[in-house]
Amino acid sequence: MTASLSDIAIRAGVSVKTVSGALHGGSARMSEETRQRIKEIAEELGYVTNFAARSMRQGWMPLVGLVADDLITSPFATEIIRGLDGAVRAADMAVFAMTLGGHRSIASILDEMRRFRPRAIAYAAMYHKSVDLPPEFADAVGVMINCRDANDRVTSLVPDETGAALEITNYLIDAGRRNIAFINLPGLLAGELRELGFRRALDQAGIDGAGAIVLPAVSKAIYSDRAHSLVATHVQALMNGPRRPDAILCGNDRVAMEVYAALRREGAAIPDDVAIASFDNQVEIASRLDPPLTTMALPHRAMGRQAAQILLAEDRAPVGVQKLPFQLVERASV
Amino acid sequence: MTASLSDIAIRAGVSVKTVSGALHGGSARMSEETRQRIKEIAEELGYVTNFAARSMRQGWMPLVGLVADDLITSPFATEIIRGLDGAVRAADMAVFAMTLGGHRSIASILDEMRRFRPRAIAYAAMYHKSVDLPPEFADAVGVMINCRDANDRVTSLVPDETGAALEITNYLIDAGRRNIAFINLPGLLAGELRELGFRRALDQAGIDGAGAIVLPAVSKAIYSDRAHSLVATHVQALMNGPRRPDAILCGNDRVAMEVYAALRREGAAIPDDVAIASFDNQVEIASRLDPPLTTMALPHRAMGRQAAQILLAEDRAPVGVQKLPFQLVERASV
DNA sequence: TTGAAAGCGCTAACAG
DNA sequence: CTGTTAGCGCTTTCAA
Repeated sequence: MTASLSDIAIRAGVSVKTVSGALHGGSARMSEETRQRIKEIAEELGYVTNFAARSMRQGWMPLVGLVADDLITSPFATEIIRGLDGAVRAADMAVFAMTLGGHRSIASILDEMRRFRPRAIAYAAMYHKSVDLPPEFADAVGVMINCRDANDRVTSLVPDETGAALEITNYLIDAGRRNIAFINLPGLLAGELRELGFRRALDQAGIDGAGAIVLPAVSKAIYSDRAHSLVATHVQALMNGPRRPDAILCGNDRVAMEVYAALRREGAAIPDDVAIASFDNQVEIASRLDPPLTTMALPHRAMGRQAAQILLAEDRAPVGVQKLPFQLVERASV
Repeated sequence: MTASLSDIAIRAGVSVKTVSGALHGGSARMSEETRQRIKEIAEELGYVTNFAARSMRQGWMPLVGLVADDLITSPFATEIIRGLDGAVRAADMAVFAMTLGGHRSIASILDEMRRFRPRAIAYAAMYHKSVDLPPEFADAVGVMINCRDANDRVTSLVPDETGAALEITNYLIDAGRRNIAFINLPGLLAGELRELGFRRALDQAGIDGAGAIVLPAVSKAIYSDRAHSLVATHVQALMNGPRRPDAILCGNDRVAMEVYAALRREGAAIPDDVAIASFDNQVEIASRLDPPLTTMALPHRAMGRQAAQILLAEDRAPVGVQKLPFQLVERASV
């Protein structure tokens, strides 16, 4: 099929070892002339290194495994892969991603991944959550991205939800807004943590936090894109209620998109009557809304990069949860 | 490190061959009791098959390589991977994706992929285009997805752009529209082919095709999301011009999103005054627009599935370009 | 039914 | 500086 080192060796009249050294720059130095000749023959024969064979000696393939609960197919979280891939590539390895679709268990997919003998494995979630990693896999997984192990046995990287909510709420307050409603994502860890930050910001500003309005974006107990949206109803009620908001904080950019439509129906201007801010920075949407949306960008890219650092570091990172900051993207909706 | 077959063999007091047969169901039958015992020991030792070692004998890893020009990080084309992954997984293999980011050449990334000895390789493009595959790789790549080889040496799967434009235009005509403007994507193969279908539909309906209005969505010669948008300008001009359109066909859903905003400014109602239709079906946007957008869904999933069929088939598919149909998604904008 | 041995392509250890 | 050899874990062939 494909040429091997020994094919080249025969053709060049040298030993396999010499060829190996010539092509992969083993420390042993050899006459530059021989090296060049070997390289030419390799080229001519269309030689391609066989990583599987190499891995038999090394013990692992030059791979970093990424097991994701549905990540690859999620539109904007692909930034995690970008960040990871860049850093992993710099170490001459490749990212091998597997998606936990359908009804496969975490255990089975991790086992499948291990068959390929990756150097390290990361587990990533599509949205910030707590994951119950089977105990026997706690040390197969080197880092958790956008999620944390329910039993805190693995280093994890998560977005600083509370901090982000605090920051964006303060931003609204600084813009002079006092009646801020929050249309949050129900049933999600992210939503819970953000509500904390939201209320804290109001408290700190001396705004009547007790009366803070927090409403769920959908009628189901757990937010999902397919659940029946309550956004239109909420916005209508808010705008015609006793305490008209001068700002609405949205759980994500899709919710914001719906809020825009609802406000338009009420004849309210953004940001003059009502300022809008949100979480995610799903660029395709956020930058195209009219006016463009001010939103807190999730630190997906940074989590990916950081994960690579941790996985490729010589010594194991101390177990713990690292919170990465969101980035405020100022546009024109506030 | 990890247990090997021989570790199990020693522990079970049998030969390696027996263990291999017991675990991987080699045709040789053995006493069910032995098999069971071996399986238990394997479990206990945490045995995980080593694909690299297996591949030394088989000649290839149980992988289908996917080389993509930027696909993985593109939001909605991930459907290609979904389709591919499902079919590949059914054959007990995994998809190994690599992205051609930065300034790496196609040749270098294909070579890198081949180091892992995948069973087959697919090349995918983020948007429908012609790709100049280096000649020496023409038979390393088994199928091209969403693109075609500039020299037609590889089987390729592409969306039927012309057919889709024909269909959606006819749909608008059937809805009684006669003044249809097309805000197309300039500089892209897809746009070119769609314009063909658009004009053909008008001709066939006996509508003055010569006067058909086709306008570019951006000011640059080649469409991109970052280029300066002309949508607002065009819509304003159209709505205040001599030939007010009663329908606007958009190059993609993001363009449609901007058209919605522009029409709103003109005080035009959708679909009563102007019907809107588009290409892509970027669900996050299309289903959330107000009114929800009628659009032609790209056959990404189908291309992925079909690619797997071709790659895994015993005999090589005849070289040629297969056009896959879009799917009309009827919502409320027409 | 099971065992022994060879060999896949590569690198590391040891000789020359 | 270069060659020889062993061995990684697995499957396959040949023997028992």
